[in-house]
Formats: sequence, C-alpha cells, structure tokens
Amino acid sequence: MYSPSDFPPFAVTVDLVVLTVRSDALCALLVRRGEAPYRGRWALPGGFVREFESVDDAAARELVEETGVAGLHLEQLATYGEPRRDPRMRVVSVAYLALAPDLPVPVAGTDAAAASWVPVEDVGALAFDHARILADGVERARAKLEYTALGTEFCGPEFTVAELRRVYEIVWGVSLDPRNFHRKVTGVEGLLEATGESTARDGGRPAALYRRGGASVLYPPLVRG
Amino acid sequence: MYSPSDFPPFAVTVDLVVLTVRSDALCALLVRRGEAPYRGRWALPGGFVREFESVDDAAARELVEETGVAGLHLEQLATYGEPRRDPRMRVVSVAYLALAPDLPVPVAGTDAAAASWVPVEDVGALAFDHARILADGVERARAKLEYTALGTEFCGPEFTVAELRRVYEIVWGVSLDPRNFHRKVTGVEGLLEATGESTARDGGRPAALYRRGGASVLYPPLVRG
DNA sequence: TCTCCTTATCGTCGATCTGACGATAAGCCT
DNA sequence: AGGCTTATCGTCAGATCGACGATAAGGAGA
Repeated sequence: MYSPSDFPPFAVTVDLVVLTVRSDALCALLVRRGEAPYRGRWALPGGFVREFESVDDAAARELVEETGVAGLHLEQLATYGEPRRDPRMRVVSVAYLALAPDLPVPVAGTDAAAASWVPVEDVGALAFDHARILADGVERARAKLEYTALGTEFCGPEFTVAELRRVYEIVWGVSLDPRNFHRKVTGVEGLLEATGESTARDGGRPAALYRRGGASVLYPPLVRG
Repeated sequence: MYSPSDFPPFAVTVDLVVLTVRSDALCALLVRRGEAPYRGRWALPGGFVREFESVDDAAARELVEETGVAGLHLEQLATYGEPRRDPRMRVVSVAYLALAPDLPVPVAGTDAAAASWVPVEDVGALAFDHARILADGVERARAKLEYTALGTEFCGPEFTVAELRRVYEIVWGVSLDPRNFHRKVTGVEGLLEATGESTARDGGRPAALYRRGGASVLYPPLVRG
C-alpha cells in the first residue's frame, strides 16, 4: 500500500502545558529559548520524540526533565500540524497537559536558557504556535475541573477543603461559597478520603486533611461560579 | 537548537472514526485493506498527511473522499505513536472523530478494496491499533453526547424530538422516557430551532420538526440512563 | 364515519439538589 | 478571657429530576 518513498518525512515533537497554582495565580511552566528561531522568546517546554520511544513516553520523559518530579498527572491535549508552524521544517507537535502542585523551583532544562512559572494572565507572545497551545491547555484544565477530580492534582498529597476550594477559585477566577463547596465536595462519593489528621496551617479553626480518593469523574459536577 | 539531522523521520497519517446511527445500531465506517500488512483485514479509513497540507486538512480531505459528503462534524480525537504500531516503519497517527447522519452507501475509497458501515458491537479484530482507536472514538462520542449538542449531528438537517431521542438511546444503549426527554431537550436554550413544519413519518401524531440551534454546550447536561 | 392504535406533547407530584446564608465550633493572638 | 479567623453543620426556598397520568392528533381498519 505504501513504501518509504510514498510519504513526506516529518519531525515529531512533544510540547508540554504544565500548570500549577501558586501565589494566587494559575501559572504555566515556560522556558526561554536559547537558539534561533525565536531566540530569547518564551516557549513551552518540549522536545523531539526519539526513534524507539512512544510519543507518550517522550512526554513523560520531558516532564520529568523539566520539573524534576515524576508521577504528575499527564494527558494528551491535542496535536498541532500546520505546515508552517516551524519555519525550518515540517514539524508535527503532540501537546500534553500536566498538572502539578506548587513545586519548589523549576529545573532549568538541559537545552533551555531558563525556566520559570509564569501566571497565564501575564503570558505575552510565545514562540511558534505555543500561545494557542497554552490557551487550549488552560481551557481544557478549566473544563475538566468541572466534572473530574482533576482539581486535587494541583494540591499536595494531603490538603484541606479550603485549599482545594482555592484551586477552583483561582483556576476559574470566581469566588465560591465555602459552605456550599464543602458540602458538595465532601458529598461526592470517592473524591476525598479523610486522613483523620487536621491542620491549622490556614489559620483559624483547624481543618481536616484529606487525600485524593479513587474517583476520577465527579457526579454531580461542580459548577463554575 | 536542532537541525534536520537531529531528529528521526516519522510518517504521519490520519485515521478516521466515522460514526453514524443506522438500523438501530451505532455503526462505524470501516474499509477492508487491499495490501499487506493486514491484507483483507478491516481498518479505519485514513491516509498519509501530504507535504504541504495541515493535519486537520488531511483529515477533512480523507473524510470527503471516504463518505462523499462535506460539512460533517470533525474533531481531533487523539494521537497514537507507539514505536511498533505499524510493522514497516515509524508512523504517528492522528485520529479524528466524525459524526454523520445516516448516509446512503459508503463510497469505496481509492485504495480500499471495500467500505462498509459495521455496528460497533460487531467489530472484530482490526488492523494495527485501530480497535483501540475506534473504542476511544466511541467512548468520546458517548461522553460528549451528555454535555454537548453533538447528538444532532447524527440526524439529518431536520428532525423530530423522537428521532433525536432514538440517537441517544442507541448510542448509549439505554431507553429514555419520551416525555422527560422532550421536556429537557426543548428546554435547553439554543439547542433546537423550530421549523414550524411537522411530519408523521414516525407514525402516530405528527411531530414538530426542528433544526440544530446554535448552542454547542448543553446546560444542564442530559444524563445517561 | 367511528373506533382503536400509535406517537406527541403537556402537566403533576414527590424526591433531590442548589444557592444564599445563619449558627456554632475550635483553633490562635493579645 | 475576649476577639479574630476559618471550619463545619443546618435551614430554607426555588430549581430540577424521574415517574407517570392525561390529552392531542394523526393513520388504519371496521
């Protein structure tokens, strides 16, 4: 049906939209490009898929390289394949969405001049079509928060209801009633698992600490604002 | 940062999961392969992305070639890039989901021996990893029916509430109360647009005919079963 | 034409869920 | 001890849901 001469060769890369909630803002991990094209411009972290590596594995590898942390939530976002998206050659990029709790400091990648968490509201022009990819990733994260347990991925291994609520408030940019949020979130079967511990790290009355439960879909869904 | 010698060359293809509702079943469009590997095996329609064509354009082109119809709903599903998914070479495939009303007869593609609508329940082994791709497409369609207006894509340009309900019943494999379904679906702002016409093609009392409205997200969502 | 059968459409009812918000609990700070 | 902060529980009216009764409006056949 086809032979190697039948198809044009493509480069395949992965690009990562890594989001976290820190200092009252939804932030994305960006790297500053050290080479042309777009030298000095911010870009999404990413890199080439290797010859004997699956695309998913390439994304997981890059994520560990960039954040220094394994085990983060990682899911495919979309694939971008316009002919001119990279000026040098035909590149198809598979974008992934990763969610992280507030990590210490981004690890400077091997081939990136600098890496930084940037509030998504403050992101200016990015290299290639990365602004579009980042926007798609943010939109996906916002949408999935409604009907999946994804919000807990932004929290550490143990967290309070209030910390989870702040994740939702920051990602959606709304304010939620603490009492109703508490009722809904503790009422969803399998979302939260009580640890029995409590903490007063937020000030005020100590709050119960929870772990992520097994549930991945939320029924009923949380509703935006 | 990188040069043509830095990256391994990949072939990039598009694969289509084309779904329709016909004769009481959710059916997928399959083609029988005329060449090795998997000669004679059913597979998803698809083909190579051309050198100066975007990946999305390639999917749209293949969809028209296979169905003979333009303007169908088409969205990216996922990208599959395991190293050995094609035994001959490294192929990354971008899969798309398309929904179609009950079309006349599938058009035999140029390089496919035969094309046919096959109920998804009856699909056996497929070439490559196409069984997995098909399963992902079916699952996506089922999920999106809940909270988007996608169900109307399975209907013709004008349809009755009962025809839309049968789509949901068949795709989800459940039975829905006609009265409650009618109330919900006509209550969702912007989902349906009355034509003023009616038809008795389903027998019984004539039913009002509707067109797709502008809404694409459904709030509140329909609920499965 | 009249009766029956089929499907469409409208209403009703109790259970449940939602959002707004009052009340109380349980820490820390001074 | 008194006040401040946040956590957690309750209440209540309105919206929504599923189950299902009632009526409408065609066609088929006696």
